[in-house]
Order: sequence, then structure tokens, then C-alpha cells
Amino acid sequence: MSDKVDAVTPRDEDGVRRSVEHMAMMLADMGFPRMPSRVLMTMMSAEDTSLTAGDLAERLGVSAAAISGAVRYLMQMGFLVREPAPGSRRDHYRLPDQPWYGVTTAKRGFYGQFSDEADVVIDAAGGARTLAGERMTDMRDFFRFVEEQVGTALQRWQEQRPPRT
Amino acid sequence: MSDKVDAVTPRDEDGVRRSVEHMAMMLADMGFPRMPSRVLMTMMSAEDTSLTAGDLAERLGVSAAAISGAVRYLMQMGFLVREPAPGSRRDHYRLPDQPWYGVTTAKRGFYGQFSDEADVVIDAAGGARTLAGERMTDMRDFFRFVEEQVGTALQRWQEQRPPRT
DNA sequence: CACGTCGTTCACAAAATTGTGAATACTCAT
DNA sequence: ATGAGTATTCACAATTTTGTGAACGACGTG
Repeated sequence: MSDKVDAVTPRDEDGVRRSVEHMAMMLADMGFPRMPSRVLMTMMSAEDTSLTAGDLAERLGVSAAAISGAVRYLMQMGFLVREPAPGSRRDHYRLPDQPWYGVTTAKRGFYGQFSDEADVVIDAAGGARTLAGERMTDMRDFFRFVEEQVGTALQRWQEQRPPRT
Repeated sequence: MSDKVDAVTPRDEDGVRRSVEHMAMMLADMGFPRMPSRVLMTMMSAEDTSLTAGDLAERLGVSAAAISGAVRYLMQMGFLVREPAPGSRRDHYRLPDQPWYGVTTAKRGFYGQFSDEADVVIDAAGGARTLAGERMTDMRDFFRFVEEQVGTALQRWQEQRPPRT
């Protein structure tokens, strides 16, 4: 037998690239802006702890300016952190520890805002006993429920998630 | 005392209209297309069981063509059903029973697809013991967890939601 | 302190989205 | 069948988004 039994399959750069673009498109279809999607998935699939803007520009074949915008967007979302460049002049971008968990947590507030605005409509519509009021009330209750459930689910995740290596 | 103690506050048409546009904008910011957002919220806030394309066009001040597109999109999403026009030639559009619950249910599959594509990347990256593989694995596990939790949460909602009048 | 290397910003170009008006195709009642 | 009233489609216009190249600015290094 070869002593390479445990050796990892060599990285298929082209395969990764294609899948990355595919996943980026899925995200884009969900309403996530294109370039940030591509940058995000590129970061996810990189065999490096951090990448510079130049790296990203090269791998995606786009201009530095496009990276600049996408990176700012992702940092704003909490999907990326800028490493204060240790020895180099270049800024290094890195994914935070649990990017998806973090962003999901942050997005939770939306449900609350939406529910609150629903209350405004219910009032303006003449109360919960009108047709419009009923619909809005149903929606509001559902969203409030979701918000709460997401909250407890995220807690549960933190408790039971597989220990990191 | 007046016998109108129980009377609903008169509907504030302008207030409703403004709030509707506001909520539509919130949805749009979340990545939901504009016109469908506006149509959806208009339906939600209507004091009618169903509306015709003409009604919607009038209330939103847009062309029939715009309504046609938005309505098709919403039907596709499961946010709207077309009533087979009882006595009239006009198609009547109506919100299904639990629109938000239904759409949430339908959207659940996305997490699965995304997770599956993640598996492809993990493989192409050389397995879960690579940096890229680790990140992707974490994401995949989180998404699978979310999918499952959303599932049970939705069940719970059906059991405990306030009985309809 | 000047140079070289990056990152950001700006004005503009390209492209995708969104909505309109007119033409076309349906559908039902007569 | 015919015709009035609707819905859909099409080509186009307007807007918005997205990305580029070049100029500008910041910062560490020789």
C-alpha cells in the first residue's frame, strides 16, 4: 500500500473555482449582491487564513476598485475583518470565527423592526378586527415567533456545535 | 355613552399607504424585488378579500404590465393565488391562508441545496482537513442545523398558533 | 525624505433591472 | 361567432447597479 492513504486529495483548483461561482450565484439569487457573494465564497474556499485585496482581485479577475467596494460591504455585514497588516503594508482580510452564526444573529433584529411597522399598519387600518388588521396581526405574530425561535435555536447551536479542532 | 364604543377607528387610508410603502422598502432592502414587495404589502393591507390587477395598478399608480410581472413573481413564490374569477372576467388575486408560513416552509430547501454544494467544494478542496474544507464544513453544519431547527419551529408554530376566528 | 507599493475615491462606461405604452391574445356573455 | 373588457407580451426608455481605469492619498522602507 502507498503511504499516502491518509494524504488529502490534491486540491482541484478549477473545481473549487467553479463551485465557488456556483454558490455565489445561489447567494445572489437570494438577494445578496454579486461581487460581495463572490468575494465571500472565495474567502471561504481559500487555503489561506487571510487574503489581501490584491489576492482577491487576482483570483476573481476583477479590478481593485470592485474589491474595495465588496470588502467594505462584507465588513459592514460582519462577514469580514481587516487584519491590521502585521509586517506588510497590505491589508489582510480574514473571516471571523463563526461568520454565518454571527451574521444570522445580527440579522435577527429585522424581524422585530418589521413587526413594529406592522403594528403601525394595524393601527392605521382601524385595528385588528378589520380584514387588513387580521392579516397584519397574523404576520406580526408569526414574525415575532420566528424571531424568538431563531434566538433559542442559535443558543442551542452554541451549546451543541461540534468542538473546534 | 355612544353605541360606537366598539366601533373601529376609521381607516386612515393615507397612513396605511405610507406604512405600506415603508414596509415594502424594508423588504426591498432585504433583497426582495421592489414591485412585488409593493404589491404584496398592498394585498396585505387591503380591506378586501381579493383584488384585481386593475385595483392593484390603480392603488399603486403603475401600469398593468408592471402588475402582471409582479403578480407572476408572487404567485411563483406562493405569496398569491389567482381566483378563477366567479362572475367577472377579471382575475382576482388573493393571499393564501398563511402566506408567510407557507413561503418560509418552501424556502427551507435552499439551505439543503447550499449545503450540498458546500460538500462539492469540500471535496474539490481536498477534504475537511484542509483550511477551506474546515470553513466549508462549519458552514455546512450550521446550515443543516438551521434547516432542521426551522423545520421543528414551523411545526411548533402550527401547533400553538392562535386559533383563527 | 523621497520612492515604491497599496488602498481608496472619482468620473465614467457597461450592463442589468424596472417600468411604460402599444400591440396582441384571451375569455366570456350575448 | 362577435365584440367588449382583461390579461399578457413586446420593444423601448429610464433608472439603478456594477465594475473599470486613472488620479489621489497613505504609509512604511531604503
